[in-house]
Parts: sequence; structure tokens; C-alpha cells
Amino acid sequence: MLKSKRQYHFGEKIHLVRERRKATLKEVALAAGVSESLVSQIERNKVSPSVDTLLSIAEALDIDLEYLFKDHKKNTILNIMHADDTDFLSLDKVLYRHFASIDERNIKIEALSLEIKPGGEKGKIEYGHPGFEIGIIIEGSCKILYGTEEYLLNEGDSVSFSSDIPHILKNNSSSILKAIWIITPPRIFK
Amino acid sequence: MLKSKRQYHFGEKIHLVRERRKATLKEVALAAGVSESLVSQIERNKVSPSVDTLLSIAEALDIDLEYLFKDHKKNTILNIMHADDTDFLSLDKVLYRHFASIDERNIKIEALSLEIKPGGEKGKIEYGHPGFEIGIIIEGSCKILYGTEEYLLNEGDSVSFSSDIPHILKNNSSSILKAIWIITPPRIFK
DNA sequence: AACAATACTAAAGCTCCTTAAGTATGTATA
DNA sequence: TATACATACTTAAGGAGCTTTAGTATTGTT
Repeated sequence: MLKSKRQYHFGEKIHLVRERRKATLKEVALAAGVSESLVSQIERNKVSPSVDTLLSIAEALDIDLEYLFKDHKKNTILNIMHADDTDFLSLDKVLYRHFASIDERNIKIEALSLEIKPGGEKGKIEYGHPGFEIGIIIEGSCKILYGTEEYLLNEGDSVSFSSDIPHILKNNSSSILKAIWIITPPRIFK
Repeated sequence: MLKSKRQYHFGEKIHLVRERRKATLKEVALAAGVSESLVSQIERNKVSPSVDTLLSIAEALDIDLEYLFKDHKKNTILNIMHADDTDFLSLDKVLYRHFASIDERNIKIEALSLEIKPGGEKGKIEYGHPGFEIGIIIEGSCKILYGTEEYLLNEGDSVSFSSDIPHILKNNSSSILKAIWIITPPRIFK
């Protein structure tokens, strides 16, 4: 039987994060409960660590697991979208306006502006979807139905929730509602 | 020396998926390139597999890594913060106002409102920090310095960037700047 | 009963992991 | 300058435990 080729390498990633955190091998080893030497060997891909070891180190360095396991080509640079050339999607009484989004390290976040005219609503009460959302009311007021609950939100209020419970945002007032919505993972725009 | 306590158990999850797929130990072992015996031991938590082994098996069974590693004690509920009882932090000419944040499934996101008075600035040009940010200008205008570059942002503009390059936000105008800022991982509030 | 198929167990081999010692660099002291 | 000391990381050898091979147990089929 031939030697097994190691498929997965985490060394560079761990080393990079450790450098950014300005942590020493000793510190990481202590926090992870393993030896300093082992961390060094792993960073240089001398060994393929056990799961327990890898996860302990990831925890010690506060590394997101998905970052470890996905190939990711970085070099994210600054990205500006000006107000007049943002994508937008208008349906019925709701205007979605796409802002910036993050799609790195498998962290996918989307921020968008949301305008709902009086009588309009966003979302469907029938089903939820996996993910999380944050909403910030910039102007106006609205009601949010979350599962069987119902809440009133006014200007300056914010809300965060797990999307897998059905949720719906209703503008029953007589003025327009403006809000910023943050969604992960992105759903509206691809 | 005492036995090391194993922190992470995947046995049940792997076993469950294998049953659902109606696959035998032998089939999985073959596809993963490991022995049948090993798969059996892992499913019964007799051993803590190496990363290579675990990932090979996960691949063979087409298991989503997130499913393997996340604790699913999900009971996130909706969380509302009203405008008048949000935390805030005021320093010099900058007002931070904490909004909602997400801290689930290893996704940590923080949204906050940012107000910078004329002449004020946020960030330090000396160093960056790991993470990503999204900014949306609600009112006013400002300049953003990113590495060696400099950009002008007006009302309605948005910006997204990797935080590990030094960045600074300056309000050189004569009116207040209001913005929504989204940060991951959170830094300002713990 | 005989046979095959699947799952589990025991012992031997191989890899990870630790301990201990080593190198390299920088800093302080005489 | 020389010496001593401290910090950060690497290397080597032995022990712990993952992994394989081989064998046993259980179940179902003809």
C-alpha cells in the first residue's frame, strides 16, 4: 500500500491568523491545550492533525471553521457603490436597493436598503429560510410578525432574528418606511 | 498520564447520514479510502479520527461540514432594541450606537449606527484588524482612506472592504455624518 | 445447513503528539 | 567584546492512539 497523500492542509491559514493576532506558538499551544511543538509542525504541514487538535487550535485562535475548510482566494479590496448606480429591484410596493456585500471566508453578508410604501409588506408568513437578519428602521414605522408574535418598530429601532421562523414586515402606516436590512446568507440578490 | 478527554464527537451524525443514504460501512470506507473497521469505530466514538479521515468520510457521504461542526442548539429568537435604550459609546466627535448583532453558528455580525461630527474621524491608519466591514452613508458625506487610497462617499453611497488593511473614515465637511456600519467579527462592543 | 452480507472486535503497525534538547535572534550586564 | 539570559521557533526520539489487517458475531437468504 502506498503512503497516503495528505489532502488537506491548514498550516498556512493557521500561521497567517496567528501572525495577525500577534500570538506566539506558546500562547496558542497553551490556549489549545497542546504542545508548542505540535502547533509548529501543523503550521508547516509536517503532520495532519487530529480533529480534536485542529478544532482546539481553531478555537484558541478564534478561527471560523468554514474559513479553515474552504479554499478561499482572498485579496478582497475596497468596493464602493454610489447611490445612483446601485442595483435595485422593485416589486409591488417594496423597493430593494442592493448595497455592499461580503463574500469572503465563506462569510456571506448582504446589506440592502428597503423602502416599503404604505400598505406594502416584505416576506411570507408561510415559510422561513435558514439564516439570520438584522433590520434597522431609518424612517417611518412598521409591524413585524415573527412566528405567532407581533411587534411594533419605530424610527431608530432595530431588530435581529433567525430567519428560519416565518417572518413578515408590514407597513400599515400612512408614510413610507425606510430601513436598512442585513441578511446572511444573501437571498435576494445572488 | 490520564486519558485525554475527547471534545468532539461525530459518530452519531455520520452514522445517521450513512443510514439515510442506505450505505454500508464497506461502501463508505471504499469511497473514503479508509478501512471499514475505522468507519465503524468512528461511528461508535471509539476513536477521534484525524482530520484527513473525517473530511474524506464527510466527502464520501456528501455531508455538509457545517452540519458536522455546528452545535445545533438553535433557539435564537427575535430580539428588538428600541431607539431610546440602545447602548451607546461617545468619544470625541464620534458617536457609536449599538444596534442588533448576530452571534450564532459562528457567524458574528454587528450592526451599529455611527455619527461623526465635522472634523471627527473613526479608525486608525496605523493598523488594520482581521474581519470585514460594510458601511452605508445615510446622511452627509465623508472621505475614506483605505491603505494608500482615498475615496469620497456621499449620501446613499456604500462601501465594503476587508478590515485588515488600515482604514479611516473622516468627516471633513461642515455637517454631521450619519452612517450605518456593519462589522464582522464585532470589535467595538464585546 | 450452507452461504453471503453486514457489523463489530483484537492485535499489530503507523502517525500523531509530547518531552526534551537544539538553533537562532535579540537584549542586558559587566 | 564577551557573557549571560530571554524569547521564538525547530528538531529528534519515544509514547499514545489512530488505522489496518484479520478474525468473530449476527442476520438474512437459498
